[in-house]
Amino acid sequence: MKPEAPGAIAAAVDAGEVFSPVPPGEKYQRILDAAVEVIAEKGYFNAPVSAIAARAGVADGTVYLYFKSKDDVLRTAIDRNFDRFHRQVIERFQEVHDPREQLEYIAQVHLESGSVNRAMAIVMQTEVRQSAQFIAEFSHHHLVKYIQVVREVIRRGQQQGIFRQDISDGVVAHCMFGAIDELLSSAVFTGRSYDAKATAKQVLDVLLNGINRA
Amino acid sequence: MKPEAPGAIAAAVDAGEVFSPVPPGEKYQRILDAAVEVIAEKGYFNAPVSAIAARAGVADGTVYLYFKSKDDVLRTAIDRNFDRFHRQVIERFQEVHDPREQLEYIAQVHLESGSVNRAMAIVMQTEVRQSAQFIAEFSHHHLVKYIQVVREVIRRGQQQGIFRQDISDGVVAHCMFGAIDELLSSAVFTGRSYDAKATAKQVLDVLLNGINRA
Amino acid sequence: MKPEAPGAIAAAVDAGEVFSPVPPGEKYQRILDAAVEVIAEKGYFNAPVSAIAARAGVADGTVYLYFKSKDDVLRTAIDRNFDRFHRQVIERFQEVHDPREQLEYIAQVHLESGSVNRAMAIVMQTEVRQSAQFIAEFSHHHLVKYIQVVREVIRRGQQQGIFRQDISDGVVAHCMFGAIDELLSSAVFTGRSYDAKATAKQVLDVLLNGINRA
Amino acid sequence: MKPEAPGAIAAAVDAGEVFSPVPPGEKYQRILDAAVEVIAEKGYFNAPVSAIAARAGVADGTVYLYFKSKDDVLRTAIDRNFDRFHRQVIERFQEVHDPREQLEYIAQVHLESGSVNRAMAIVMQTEVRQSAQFIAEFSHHHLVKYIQVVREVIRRGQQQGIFRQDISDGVVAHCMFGAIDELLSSAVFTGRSYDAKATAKQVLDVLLNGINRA
DNA sequence: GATGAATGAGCTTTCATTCAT
DNA sequence: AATGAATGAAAGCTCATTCAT
Repeated sequence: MKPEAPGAIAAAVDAGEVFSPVPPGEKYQRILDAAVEVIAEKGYFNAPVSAIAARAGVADGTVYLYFKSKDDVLRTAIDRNFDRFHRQVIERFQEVHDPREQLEYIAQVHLESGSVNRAMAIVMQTEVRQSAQFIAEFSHHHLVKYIQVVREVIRRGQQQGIFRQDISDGVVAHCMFGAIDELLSSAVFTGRSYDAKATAKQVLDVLLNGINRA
Repeated sequence: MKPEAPGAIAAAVDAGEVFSPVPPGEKYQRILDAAVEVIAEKGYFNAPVSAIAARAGVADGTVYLYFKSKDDVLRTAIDRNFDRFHRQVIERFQEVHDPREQLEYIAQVHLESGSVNRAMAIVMQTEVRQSAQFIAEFSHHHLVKYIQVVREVIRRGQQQGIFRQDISDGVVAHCMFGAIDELLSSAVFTGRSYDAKATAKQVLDVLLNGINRA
Repeated sequence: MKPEAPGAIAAAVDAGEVFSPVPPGEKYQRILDAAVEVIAEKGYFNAPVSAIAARAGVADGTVYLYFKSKDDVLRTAIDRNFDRFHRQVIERFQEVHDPREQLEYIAQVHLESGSVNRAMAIVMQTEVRQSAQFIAEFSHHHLVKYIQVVREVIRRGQQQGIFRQDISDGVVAHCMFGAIDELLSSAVFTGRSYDAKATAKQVLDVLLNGINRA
Repeated sequence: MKPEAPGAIAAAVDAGEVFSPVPPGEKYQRILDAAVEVIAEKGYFNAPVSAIAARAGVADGTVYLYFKSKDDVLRTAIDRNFDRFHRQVIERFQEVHDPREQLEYIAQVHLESGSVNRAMAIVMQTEVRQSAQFIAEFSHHHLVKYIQVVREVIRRGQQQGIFRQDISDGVVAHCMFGAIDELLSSAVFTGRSYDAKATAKQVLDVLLNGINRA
């Protein structure tokens, strides 16, 4: 958020992925998609580069023309997914300003990700949390960004007198992320389908009003 | 059996480890502990059995005297941890009957697990969610058990007229588990320490009353 | 395919290797040859893949580029040897029709195998009979084929009134195979060299006329 | 035959195994039997000492109280089997003097070994021929002894004018051993049962009279 | 004599990565 | 740009043998 001028964000939004510094290229994308699919099916460490290449319809060596390493493929896929999420949320915030509606939108987009691309959702659930070593550090960065957005919304709501002031915005933000992510996780792994919008409403109802009988 | 002094057995009895069907044994436990430590540090797939054995102070082959495979070591460690959690909760429920207090106790024990054994908490955060292949299936069983306990408490609260009846106990249960697990995760990975009891109170406050200004 | 000069292919055609369904390839053959040599020297279970690879002048992993497993290497070598034997016999039968001469030819080719490729002969003597588990089942198939060919010759001889009718073709076939194989075995292990043609004649003389003084 | 005085043989025969330099002992024999069974089932290299010990009902370490090594167990079992065979033949030769009957007796005892102890027969078929390295050298010694006995019978028959003089006693001896061993092998592996005496007669008929129509 | 827990060398196999073509 | 054959390090696991009890 900080390093980029608002104009730059707008431009990127308008242009889609065109100005991304990485070479898009047909095969580039095919490798990314294949990697997510294969890793979702077998897990990162059981997904040989050769299997990813085969799924993408390229030679093993070609993967290394587009990516530095196997790590790099997964990292890039996760990065792009987080970025898309983040961009989508920021975009919407330019139209919707009510903190409650903003939180609901975040919940909705988060929950929708399970049906938009199930393989990616599985990867996000399994591989992002994993291996404190090589993924965690960088994916932590994205998590933090998500949490920060939510915290800012909460704080704005508190300033506007909509939300209680006697609660920690950090705790609430983590609770909200965790609650939604767990619902998503449960749905993705059991293969259940659900209505993202309706589920988002339910979660927000609990978060906003609690479960105590009024 | 031989390596333990009778006193140790008595202590184990007191500690509630008695019904475990597996032979404790000095090395058995050392291998389990070492595995959790090494896997927490490097991740399951980057933790060679040789490293686990070295950490436990035994020969590589000795690991296979106590466990069928590398998988089996991790599985056992996770099983035992889940079981301890579950036992602890069930025990307390015999004294505490108020649904709100029960939920708070679950939250507290869940959050405490991060400080009781940080390595284990990391493993639970990283490896349990992972590799849909070989862990997920069995760890899913434990998750389900956790969720079930919470759902039952919610339902009881609804029957007693304490909780709102217009909400899904499943959604609430997943939200609660997710919220707490995310808080724990965040604290464990950033290395922050926190007061489990106080944090549990905060989470329950949000869950019960929501964040809307009354 | 690439490593072979066209001339080599033509030579292979002449040599009757053409119908083999497996990709010949330079390294493929080198690995097979190396495997037979090393296994002849040390026995299958004392011949590490690394030793075979080293003898073939390739990296350990390369063996698995051409063969599914260590088993597969040995199995393939034995298969090819049996097939060559069988093909050679069948071919000759199109010119030679006298049952006695046919048996003599089989004996001769069988005995020649010891001098053509001593390592292979040793492998056939030691490993084929061995390990009821993984070799026996498949090599039994080849043995049966050999025996069948001999039985058919015997039966034809009986029908033509050349051979006695009061003897079991099965017993005679096994006797003949066993007798020749034992002679070969003895020669191979003691390192004695012999004249295959002359020895074949002697064996057939005994088989046809017996050792009783007329 | 040569190194031992007749008296020594007679004494050994009379005394059974009592003066054998190895400690008989109950467990000693149980280990030998168990080894033969397990090795027959799984092959030498797939038969762990622990499995042999378990089958024998003793601890792993106990095997090493009676034998120097795993090799030694197998070697001893094979030795004893060969010796029993040899002793049985020599004994009978003191009553039966006709070369034809002697050969027939050898064939019969050889063929009977399949039904007397199938596991041992399998071991003799699979492991004796194997691994030029550690078994072959010593088992060669026994083979040679067998062949020598047969050769002497043949030569005696030639001297007595019963057998043809224009054939090599060595070739005939190997042929006879090989023929019988192959019949035995075939029967043992296919699990067929047969009449040893009748089969011995058939083999000798072929060997003595040949298969040519008179 | 008897045990069986412990050892650690050694095995087969996989796979990320390179590089000649 | 693209290939895919080749590499070799590294992993999980087995098991003959030892030795303290």
